[in-house]
Amino acid sequence: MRLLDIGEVSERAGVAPSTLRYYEEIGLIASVTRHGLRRQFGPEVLLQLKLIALGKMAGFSLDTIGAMFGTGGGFDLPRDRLLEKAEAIDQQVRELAALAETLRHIARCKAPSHLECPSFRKLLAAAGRDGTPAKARRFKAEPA
Amino acid sequence: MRLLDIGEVSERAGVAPSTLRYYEEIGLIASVTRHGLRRQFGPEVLLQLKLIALGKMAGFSLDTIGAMFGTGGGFDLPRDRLLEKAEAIDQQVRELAALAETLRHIARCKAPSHLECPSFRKLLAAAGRDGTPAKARRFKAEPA
DNA sequence: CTACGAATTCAAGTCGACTTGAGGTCAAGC
DNA sequence: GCTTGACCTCAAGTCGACTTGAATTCGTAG
Repeated sequence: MRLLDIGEVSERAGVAPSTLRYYEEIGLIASVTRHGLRRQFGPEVLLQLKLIALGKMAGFSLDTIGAMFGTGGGFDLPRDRLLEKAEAIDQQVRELAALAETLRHIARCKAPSHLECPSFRKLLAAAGRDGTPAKARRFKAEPA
Repeated sequence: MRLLDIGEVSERAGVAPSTLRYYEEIGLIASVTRHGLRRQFGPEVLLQLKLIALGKMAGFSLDTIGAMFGTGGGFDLPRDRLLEKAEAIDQQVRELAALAETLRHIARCKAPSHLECPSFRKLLAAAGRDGTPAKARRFKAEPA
């Protein structure tokens, strides 16, 4: 019961088995051994998966996440790179907060065209100098 | 010169012309007329593109963004759906903030294995009940 | 000892969001 | 009036991140 097989990891982490195999293939996680054919994962993989989930949420590619957190729970990036990442996330937090405010504004102020409402424009202006997002991303269907 | 042609929109918004054509094709933005072959965009498209950038940052699909902001700068979603979205973004903000803290922690506390450091685990625990992110996403290469 | 079900491999497919390329059009400047 | 270069269309390609499917191998319960 120290070791988990893929089904259990999948269930506990909320990640599909195929995804776990894929993550192992690209070196994001590692199984410690095999029981017959079956991969056996150490329990720390659950923590690693949480970290991976966090990283994904912040918009990092799996590559970058791998570089940040390393395969073995060791962290490879130099301090200043990490702090840089943290800064970038802070910026993102500010922008997202502005977006949430913007949405609430839209819900409240039912002016015909928000594009002309001054407080709306102010929110937009606050949201970043130009139109380029802090990070370029691609997205999965998000069901509704 | 009220109207902008695609190159100008592209430059001012930091969005490739091919992307603008694509957005028009899927109905996210609209050109007001043509000058010969060339699309002519009204200036409000710049604001719309900013909104789109924000939406992308928050992890919404282009579909959802279209539903939220509508093609014409009119906002189609009912209030409560918007407030829901705002809530979701707030949650995301909290999680991202936790991630930034986590990264800073990693930079500071150079313990050999963070997976065992209690304050590290605490941060992770704060970051969400299970391993499933608030939104499933896919990502583009993010250059470094 | 056999059948079952959970796991395996590997190649191919999918999806969103674009980008690229070939080949064509057009308006403004010389 | 011809060239130039920014724009056009449309089909196909790309990329990251997975998922799916077919064919196979196990270990455990009956």
